[in-house]
Amino acid sequence: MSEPKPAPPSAESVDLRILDLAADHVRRFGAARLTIVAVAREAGMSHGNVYRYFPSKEALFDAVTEQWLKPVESDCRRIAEAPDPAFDKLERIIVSIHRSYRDKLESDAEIFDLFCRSFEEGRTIARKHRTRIQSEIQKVLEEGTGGGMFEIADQRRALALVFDAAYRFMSPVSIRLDRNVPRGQMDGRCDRCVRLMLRILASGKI
Amino acid sequence: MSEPKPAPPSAESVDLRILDLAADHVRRFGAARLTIVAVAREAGMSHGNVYRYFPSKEALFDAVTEQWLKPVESDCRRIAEAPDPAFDKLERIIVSIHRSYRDKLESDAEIFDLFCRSFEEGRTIARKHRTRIQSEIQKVLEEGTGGGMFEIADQRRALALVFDAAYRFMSPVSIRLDRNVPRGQMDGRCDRCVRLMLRILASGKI
DNA sequence: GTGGTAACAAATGACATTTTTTGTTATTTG
DNA sequence: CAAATAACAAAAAATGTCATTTGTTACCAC
Repeated sequence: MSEPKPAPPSAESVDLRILDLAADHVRRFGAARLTIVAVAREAGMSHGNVYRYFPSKEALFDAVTEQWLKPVESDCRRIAEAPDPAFDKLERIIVSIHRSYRDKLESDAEIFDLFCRSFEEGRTIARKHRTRIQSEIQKVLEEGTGGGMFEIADQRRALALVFDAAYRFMSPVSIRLDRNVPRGQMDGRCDRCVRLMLRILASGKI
Repeated sequence: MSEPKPAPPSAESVDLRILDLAADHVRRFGAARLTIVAVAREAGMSHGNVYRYFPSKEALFDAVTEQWLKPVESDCRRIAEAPDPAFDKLERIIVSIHRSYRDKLESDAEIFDLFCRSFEEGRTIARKHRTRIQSEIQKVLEEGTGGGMFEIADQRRALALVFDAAYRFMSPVSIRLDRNVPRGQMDGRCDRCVRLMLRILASGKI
């Protein structure tokens, strides 16, 4: 009874603390078994207060997903904005996404599931993520076209081609379906598939 | 009370009749709401008798799925065995699969769902279907390599590339995810993506 | 006014009970 | 003996009840 308030005066802001606890809960027990009441209890507050930070359970799930998605997106952006040839950047972006997804699938299956669900249901958070990645790829594509590195007549079609040809390696649902294929094999196939697609982009006739 | 036995002396054999009734049930109410008892009732027999033809409900579902899968596979085989250039045959096979899947998704979503589930769960029936398609594609690939139409050093890798690059258009789960994208658009993207992949196969460096 | 609690109706989940379904086997029918 | 039924145990699903959770709001303290 020496500590009626076990919650330390954490340096993080309250919403981040809730987010962390929720993520941990999902990691350990899965999304299905998470309740706002339990998270509030762990955070040492009334459950009603949690709603001051997250308007609903779904919003909390979205925030947990988003928190993981952010580094994936910033990796993309960093690669896209680096002063490297567009050709290399495009390859790096796609491979980076594939690696990030697969990492999460293996290290945090439950949270990856959350992301997949969001994706399958066409939730806003998943759509926005997709849009942000798309816009980074588009930038690199345009940059490469301007620099004469890519021979692209129709930007829209080229963008679609990138997503179509690399779909197996960029779609969370696909990656989850391949969870039993050894990782090394999928990585190799991703590399080869992307490299060939890039060759198409480089050598025109899109 | 004039017809205590409404079941006509159908020309089909009993197992086909059961299969048809089951498929119809799935079509109308979805797989979740199908019961062996209900199918037996519709077939005008005791439910125990259905087990003489199908050892379990799953087996019945598999049979329903398989019945639809057969024409897809025989289309593939017919294309593969035709006396046409390997290049064209490969294109036709992939496009044909994509069209068949998408047709089924639109005309018979519930049965397509059955197939997707089988696929996601890695059931034998789905794996065999995949293997059969794979072997047809492999044949065409080998034929094209022998005839000098494709420049392929590593058959295994080439086969993987075909499946990877066309994944979005050959995986039932992916196709279902794209159900809201207009069909015409997906068809066009499939055609272009496949055509570009074929160009890679033709112009070597795999 | 930021960070919190208390109280509350509506929605959800958990649980015991009953009914249906599944799958097997012994028995009947023709 | 081939084809079907009837009877049955085990598993699964539906039902109804009751506790918990959700989402809101009004209110308190600093």
